[in-house]
Order: sequence, then C-alpha cells, then structure tokens
Amino acid sequence: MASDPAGRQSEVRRKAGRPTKAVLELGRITQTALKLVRQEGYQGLTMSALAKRLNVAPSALYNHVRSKQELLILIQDHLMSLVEVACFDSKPWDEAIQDWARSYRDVFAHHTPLIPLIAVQPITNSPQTLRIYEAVARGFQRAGWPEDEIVNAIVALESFIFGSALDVTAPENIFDVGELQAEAPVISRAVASRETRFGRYTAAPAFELGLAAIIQGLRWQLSTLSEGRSTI
Amino acid sequence: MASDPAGRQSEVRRKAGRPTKAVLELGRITQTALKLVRQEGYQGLTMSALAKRLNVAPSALYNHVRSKQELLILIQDHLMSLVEVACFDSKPWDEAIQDWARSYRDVFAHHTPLIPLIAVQPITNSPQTLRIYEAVARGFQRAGWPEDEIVNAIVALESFIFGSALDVTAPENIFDVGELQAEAPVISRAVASRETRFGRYTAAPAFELGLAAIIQGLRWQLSTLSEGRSTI
DNA sequence: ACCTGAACACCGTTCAAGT
DNA sequence: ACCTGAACACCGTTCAAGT
Repeated sequence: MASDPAGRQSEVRRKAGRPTKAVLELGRITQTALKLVRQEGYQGLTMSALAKRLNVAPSALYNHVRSKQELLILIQDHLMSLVEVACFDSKPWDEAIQDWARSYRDVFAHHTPLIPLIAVQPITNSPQTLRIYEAVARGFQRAGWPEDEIVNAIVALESFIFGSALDVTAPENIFDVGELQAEAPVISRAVASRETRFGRYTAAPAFELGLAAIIQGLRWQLSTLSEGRSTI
Repeated sequence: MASDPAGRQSEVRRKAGRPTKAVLELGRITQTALKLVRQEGYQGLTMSALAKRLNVAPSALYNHVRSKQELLILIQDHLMSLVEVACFDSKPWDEAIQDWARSYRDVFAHHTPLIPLIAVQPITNSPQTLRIYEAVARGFQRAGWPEDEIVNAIVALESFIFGSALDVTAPENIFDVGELQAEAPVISRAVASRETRFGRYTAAPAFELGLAAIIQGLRWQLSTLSEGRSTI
C-alpha cells in the first residue's frame, strides 16, 4: 500500500507492474485535481503535481485520461453539478433565473481558465451540463417562451454569466485611470463617482445591474414574442 | 542586414553583439505576433516561433518585453484600437451600443485566450482601452445616466460581450444532446426546434437576442433611475 | 489492465559574453 | 543598449518493460 488508511501519501514506493487493486479511478483523480486547484490555482495544476498527490507516476494518469484537456473537462463537469437549478421548480421564471445565475457565476468565478473551454464544449454526453439546460429550459417553457427561442435565451444568459465570472477576480485597482486622466475626463469622473458610492471595485453591483437589465429585457421580449405568435 | 527590403527573412545569421540599428521595436513585435496568431492560432504563438519570424534569438525578445504575458497585453491593447466607438458621437445611445458591442465582440471572437486576461487587466496606462471607455461613458452621460452607475453599466455590457465572443467559436454540434436525450426531453425539443428555424448552430441569434434584451432592460432602468433621482 | 521509469520534443526565461 | 548562444527548470505525452 502506498497510502495509509486516511489516504495520506507515504514514502513507500510501489514497484512497476499492475497493482492488485487499481490505484486510480476517475473520481479520485477529479477530486484530487480540484483540491490541487483550490490550493495552488490552475497554474499549479500540472500532470506531475497531480500525479505526486496521487502517489503515482505522471504517465499513469494517461491510463485514465487521454490528455490534460480531458482532465479539465472532468473538472468542469463536476463543477456543473454544483450549480443550483432547483429554484426553477419552486419559483417563478424570472426569480429562478436570478438564483441560478448567481450560483453559476459563483461556481466558475474561481475557475476562470475553464471558461473558454466550457463555452465551446459540446454538451453531448456531459450529464451535468445537460441537467442544467433541462431545468432552465423547463422554466422558460413554463413561462411561455416560444420553443425555438429557448436555446438562444439560455446562451445569452450564459454569455453574461461567463463574462461576469471573469470579472469577479478583477483587482481592486482595475479602474485606476492613471496618468491619462486629462484625456478621459468623463470616465474619470464616472470612476470616482462609482467609488464614492460603492467603495473599491467589486464585481457585484455591475453583475446585479446587468442581470436585472437582461431579465427585464427578456420579460419584455416574452410579451412581444408571444403576442406575435398568438396572431398566427 | 538580416532581412531584405521587403522584410522577408534571409539565411544570413547576425553575429552576437549590439547591431548598428535596433532590430526590434515594440510595434514590429506586436504586428508580427498578431500575424502569427492569425495564421497559426494562439497555440502557435510561442516566444521561439515569434523570434524566428523576427529573425532573432528568443532571448532577444526579453530586451523589449518582461514576459510573454506582457506581449499578450501589447496584442490586447492593439486589438482595442480596432473597436468601433465613433457611433457614440453620431447615433442615439441605444443604437450606438449595438454597433459598439458588435464590433467589440467581432474583434475578440478570434482572440479568446486573451479574454480572461482583459477582464482583469487594470486600465491604467492602457490608452486604447481608456479611449473606448471614454467614448461609451460620454454616450451614457448624454443619455442621462446617473454618473455613479456608468461604470457598472459598461462592465455589465462588457461581460455580455466577452461571454458572447467565446461563443462565436463554438462548434456546430455544440447542442447535440447525444445518448441522454430521454432524460432531457424539454431541452432536446428546444434544440431541435431551434435547428429547424435557424439551422446548424451559430452564435448570432443568441447574441442579438441578448443584446436587444440587455439594452431594453437598461433603457427601462434609465427611466426608473432618473425618476428616483429627480425626486431627491 | 494498469503501473514505473526513461525518453522526447517542446516550453518560458535567465545570463554571461559580445559589440 | 541590444543582440547571441548556452543553460535551466520546467511542461505534456509516449512507450517499452514489468506484473
């Protein structure tokens, strides 16, 4: 045994050859990778570092994932399971979107390197992503959205959510204008004015403003879209 | 001379030591990097590959940029100069936002690896980013937006734009449900329904729906916000 | 089937030596 | 000041050998 009952690494080195019991499985790989990311960030997530935590040679990982990219997809799918969608069964459409959007943003705010990946990842056989889409789509359907606009609405919301997740980790000084203040008087005053009201930069007010706006806009679109259809 | 008058590489190798005239400058580095990205993608943008195109040793680049990260910021600032903001001087607020948002999204759609970087990059001394913010802020100001909400509105729009830029490169099959169709009937029908109307997946309809919604929502917010202020 | 250990073809970056 | 060339400390990934 290379690890003690509590799962801690030991100094005992395993010999080459097939162990009596599989040392790795996808679940443990994903969990360990996630813990590594939480402690060291994505910059610290290397195949070597992960292998070390699993008390295994780096090459052993390739018996379970085809590439690091595939590992990232495993992490992503796991994170998707943390996104809240129960609200769509218990709340009206527009309120449910708020709960869902906030939890979605919060989950990925500290996993921004995954976001460019998620955005283009086919949902085929990605059960957790599908679970989210199904719940949201049911919410839209129940609200009376035309079926052929549901996907567009979800994508639009996701775009805003992903962009907002990236903003969460912005530094406090992101809007410091610096030396060029004289050439940008309007934005300079707007920045100062924002700071007086909200203090040093945080992503929350912009997210809430945008979320309220987009939901308001979707509500308005729903009324005109369904009017358009009922006259057919 | 290591390159002929047309700037093409030649086989002549420069000796060590300071050349009579600086071989590199930031402008040429940025332009060459951009050309490399357009031809080979970000995966092909390595310090070695860039140095080779500049007919220079990789280490020479470090006389001009502190790191690859700094190179990416140079590229980003250059791309910002391609974003259209003249519309804010010639069109009403809400129409100008549409032109601006579309051009912003189009510029970064094929530079998605930069997006996580831009989103957290301080604007200090980044003249092109400041130029954009100033123009948009003036548009909002003229429309009567409360000064302390202008930055929030810009950030909200940018979040949507960045998220939408990521969506542009999504593959056609991104919404293929695959084997799990039985467990996700509502989204499956929505996907089929979208396809009948819009064909294979493209990002455009979702972007236009979301953009219309968010502008509609901001318009509504503007009216209630300014009402709120006028009663003070 | 699933591990080890060596090897491969890269990365970004540093630095002494050169003019 | 600004280049070359060698070197460093990594990457992700492949593969023969082992049980």
